[in-house]
Amino acid sequence: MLTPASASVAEPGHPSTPRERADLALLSSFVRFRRGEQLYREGDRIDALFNIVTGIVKSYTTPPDGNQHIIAFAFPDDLVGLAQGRTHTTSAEALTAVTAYRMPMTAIDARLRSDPELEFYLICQLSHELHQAQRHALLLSRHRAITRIGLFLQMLEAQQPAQRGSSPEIYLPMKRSDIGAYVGISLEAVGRSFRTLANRGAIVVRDRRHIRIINRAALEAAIFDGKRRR
Amino acid sequence: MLTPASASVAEPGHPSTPRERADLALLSSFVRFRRGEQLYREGDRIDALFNIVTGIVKSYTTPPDGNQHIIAFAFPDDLVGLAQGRTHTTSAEALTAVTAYRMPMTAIDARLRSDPELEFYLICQLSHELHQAQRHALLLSRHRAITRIGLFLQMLEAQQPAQRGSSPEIYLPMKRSDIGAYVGISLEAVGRSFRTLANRGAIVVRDRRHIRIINRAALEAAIFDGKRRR
DNA sequence: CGAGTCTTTGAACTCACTCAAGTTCAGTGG
DNA sequence: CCACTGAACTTGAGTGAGTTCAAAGACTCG
Repeated sequence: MLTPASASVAEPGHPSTPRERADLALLSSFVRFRRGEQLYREGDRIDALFNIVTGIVKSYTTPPDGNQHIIAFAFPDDLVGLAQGRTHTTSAEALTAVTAYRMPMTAIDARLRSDPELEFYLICQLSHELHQAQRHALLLSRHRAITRIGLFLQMLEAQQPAQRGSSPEIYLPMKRSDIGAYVGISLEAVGRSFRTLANRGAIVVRDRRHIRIINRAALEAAIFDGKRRR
Repeated sequence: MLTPASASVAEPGHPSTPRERADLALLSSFVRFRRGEQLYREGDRIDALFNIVTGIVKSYTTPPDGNQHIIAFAFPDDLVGLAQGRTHTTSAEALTAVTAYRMPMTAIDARLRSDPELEFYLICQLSHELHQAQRHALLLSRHRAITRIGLFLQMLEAQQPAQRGSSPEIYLPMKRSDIGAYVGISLEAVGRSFRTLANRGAIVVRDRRHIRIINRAALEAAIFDGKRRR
């Protein structure tokens, strides 16, 4: 195992320059998925990567016990389908309608090692994914449900395009059970945590898919309050 | 957030060819650390990466509540010190005596984007780290202490050079509290889990730093037994 | 408008945390 | 070489937060 990573040159949120993007587009085909459709399944041979344009994708594994563990949610501009080896280690499913560029592995393989720009692009994406994975692990290391949900909201907020105004509304494209599978608690605990966050005046739950942070200090207090001193 | 990642070309456990290694060595200086020494601290400016030759390093963060969360353990051949941006997001400490190549960031920056081999090397390392981080998150998503410890042992085993013989001895260079900080349970729970695994005939605890898996089926049963059906 | 899915609410149980005391170990100096 | 000291580790008892199970309540999409 190793440590944090990503070339320090790989600045955050710098997915690709217009030129690279156009470059890659040449290799790609444009594809659409309906809500609930699978982009690929665990065990499938990897024959393409997907660069998401619109929509949200969840990537997950299903351990032997049947429970679903969500590895990551993928948002526009994210790259989906990378894995060590030649076969997928996760499944991917569209949570909303999704449009994406599908880049065949063959084209990528051919250009790799000879195209520094492409490699640099991959380094940036990998850095970003690694960072997310580490934040995810940090979230999962906290014990209290409220703490995890609070951190989850902060991650979502950082992901979503900043809205003007100080109390941004967060869109939750996934259902409670998906949130639970991502933060490692039961779907019931997810709902209960939202409710107590609302009771404490940290957030407002407009409807099942929309939450607004109205008191950042209260939210952070709730995240912290898991009083594990020592 | 995204999904699993690493170019499918980036085969696992393929850190670098001899040529690349020699190449990088030219840029590097050879350094040593004693047990307990810091390689760098959170917030420091990143001025070099470390390629570990011998020894084990832990990389960790210290959240506001004072608890230590261990991001990763780094073993020989691993790359330590990568992070998004120009400043370290973790601290790193030698758990044993450590020798490493220190590669100045300036040299790396200069070669990046023009040296496909170097970039490919980084892609491989990042893939590996990402994979580890995802396994770590998977481990942390399980609730039962025994399950986490069992998965941890499996990770360690995979990391360490395969020994001849069917019941490999696993070396634990870190103390119980470090294991706890990595798998997200208290140090007491770490010890208790080892003991019950031993009672169930899955492992033998030779001493505090050495554990032998004597019954793989029993170990997997213990990992599984967190009976979360549904 | 109806059926299935998703979500909330409630009650009992369980496992891991916390606190505290006792035990082993490693390293140091006499 | 051995006694000593502090750190690391184990063991034990009580408590609390989240899980599980179950049922009622909302939403969605045909």
